Amino acid sequence: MLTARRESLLGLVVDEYVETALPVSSRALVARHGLGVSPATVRNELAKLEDEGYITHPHTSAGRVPSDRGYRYYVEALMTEVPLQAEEARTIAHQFHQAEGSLDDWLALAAAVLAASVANAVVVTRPHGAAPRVRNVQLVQLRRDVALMVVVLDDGAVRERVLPVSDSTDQSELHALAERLGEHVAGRSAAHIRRDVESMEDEELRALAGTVVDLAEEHRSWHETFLEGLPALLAQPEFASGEQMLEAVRRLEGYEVGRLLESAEPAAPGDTRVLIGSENPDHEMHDWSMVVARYGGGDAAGTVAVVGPTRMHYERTIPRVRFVAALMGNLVNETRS
Amino acid sequence: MLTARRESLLGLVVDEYVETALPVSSRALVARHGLGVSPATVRNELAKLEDEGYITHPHTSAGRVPSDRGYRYYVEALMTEVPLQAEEARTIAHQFHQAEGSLDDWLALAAAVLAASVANAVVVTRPHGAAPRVRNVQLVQLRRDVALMVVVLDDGAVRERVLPVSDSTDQSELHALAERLGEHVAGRSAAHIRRDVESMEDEELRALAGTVVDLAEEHRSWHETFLEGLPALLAQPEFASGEQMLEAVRRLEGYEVGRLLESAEPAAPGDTRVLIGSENPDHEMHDWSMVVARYGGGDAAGTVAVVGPTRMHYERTIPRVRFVAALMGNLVNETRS
DNA sequence: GGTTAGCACTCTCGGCATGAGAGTGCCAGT
DNA sequence: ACTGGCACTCTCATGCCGAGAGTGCTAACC
Repeated sequence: MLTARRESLLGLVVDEYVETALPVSSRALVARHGLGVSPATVRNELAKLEDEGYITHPHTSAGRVPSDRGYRYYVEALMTEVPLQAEEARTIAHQFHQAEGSLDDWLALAAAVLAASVANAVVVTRPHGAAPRVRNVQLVQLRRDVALMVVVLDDGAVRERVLPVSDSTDQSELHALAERLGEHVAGRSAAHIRRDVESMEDEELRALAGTVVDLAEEHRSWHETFLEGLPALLAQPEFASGEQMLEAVRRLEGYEVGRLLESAEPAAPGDTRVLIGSENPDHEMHDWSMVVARYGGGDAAGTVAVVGPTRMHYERTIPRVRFVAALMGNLVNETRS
Repeated sequence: MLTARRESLLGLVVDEYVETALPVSSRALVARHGLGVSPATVRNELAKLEDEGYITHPHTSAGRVPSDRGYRYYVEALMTEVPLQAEEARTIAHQFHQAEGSLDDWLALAAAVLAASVANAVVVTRPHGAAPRVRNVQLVQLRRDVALMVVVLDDGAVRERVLPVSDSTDQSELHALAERLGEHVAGRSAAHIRRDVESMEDEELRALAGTVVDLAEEHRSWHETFLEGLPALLAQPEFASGEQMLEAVRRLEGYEVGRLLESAEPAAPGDTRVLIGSENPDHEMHDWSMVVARYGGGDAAGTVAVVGPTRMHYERTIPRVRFVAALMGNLVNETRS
């Protein structure tokens, strides 16, 4: 257990270091905050904190830096969340409502807005249900022998695929075909349809139903992610050198980001989870932190996460992630689905 | 006019510099390629080439580096394009056909494949017609009071929008509504529909037609771009330092990339255009080069471009861009759009 | 016992000089 | 026209030095 003084000292170290990115010295601590004691005393206390693993030392004659454990303690017991200013909340909400594009555009926008607000990278996944059902199938003729299949799923996703069709088919026939197809697939999940596919007598219909299954399963298994705020992230001093920056870009541009999030998803929507440094399951991410939240309801939920160095404004980031997740949840529930 | 020897020397300087990214010296030139002359002679020739502006000098005692003009001469008169190996062409074509996702996935894949092949960033725009017509409109009920409008345009684009609908509407009514809407909009361009909108008597129909116009115009005016290969680009030595890398990321992550391409689009599909350094209209891009090609036909064309430092493997990049553009064109014409 | 002043010690960092190395430019000779 | 030779320039790595920033420890103090 930490004494009250050590606690408050730890808090100051974290605040200071998060702000400046410079190791914080005992002198700076007493100078900047009117502690009633001398630097020497503070040094003794910091030494104790270091013994207990809450802070570290880059080298002998440098100031102190919080360790993962220190941040964890800070997040759990010390910090007081900094709520959004009315102004800020209004701006964000405004930007949200203003965007009238497709779901994809809107998600990218949401990610960008949050990224700007917390000055770190943001990853958002598209909302998806656990086992979405097919709402509607449409076949649209594009050319003589080419049609487009458009499938709408009940979590709001629209998937498309171009298909060759026999030369003589025209739009009204396609329409009828889609109608018949719909009878077999509408209201059913991919798994459900798949069971029926084999038993279909009509070969053409069977092939089409197979495509529907493909589209639905692709959608379910591959959670498309939107990444924004890369420049803001890279402007952080921890990525000042070329190699570190390249390393960071490689990590985030790779297609592993989705997997990253999966391992960290908080169970319940509305819940926000914080992963600090070595708490991260992926040990490539040991100097990174993530603040992850789910948004949306049971039948169409997604993930939104801030990704950045462990030196992060947790007290600002956490409420902002929560706010944006709530906002996204509302919009998804109200007008999207 | 350049003498034959100077020409070949310029070619060697470009080759060497593109390969190593190091200023090339007279000695290295005679050592590596069996020129029948001494370094001193080469120096004299290089001095002449420098006088005429084809190469430069970082500082007195450094080797030579091609100038924009030198690259231009190289691209126009000196280089012999390096065609793809059968192996390489097969691999790329294979990856292309293998991808069966939606158009978007496929475009991102194409960009990634090309980026990997030329080790630079690649920007691809979605194919779009000059004034696409509406092929099909569908209204799908997602919830009690929420519907999804899905519009298919004849350049193969699918756009969607979520709409509130009156509480009591059910799917069959929506279907009928879409049917009626289709009669007004099918086969027409956004501009055409817009003219009719005002004169519509039914208010609900008018609102819906307005949304169709919005979607079509958004699609037309905003050319979505896909960027891939950022890590490959940033691994180039010109971006070794942190600031330069950050600068590069800012430039490419910003939404200006699309505008960038517009100013550089070659007129005819099949045509490939090369912009070297200061030839770039945007003077922020003066140490960048772009190899730009159009793909697809008249009614649905897009742009594919390689973006990188002026020190670029033009002789490899140009045929690869052309190859990929042709491949994309074929696929767009055959099965898509 | 907690606190503090003082001080030795350590480590980083910027500046500076130095020397090696890499190139060029030019001149004089072939 | 070509070349060897040479002076000159510029970069870069290295080592050194001194200033500065911190700590850790000890001895004294309240």
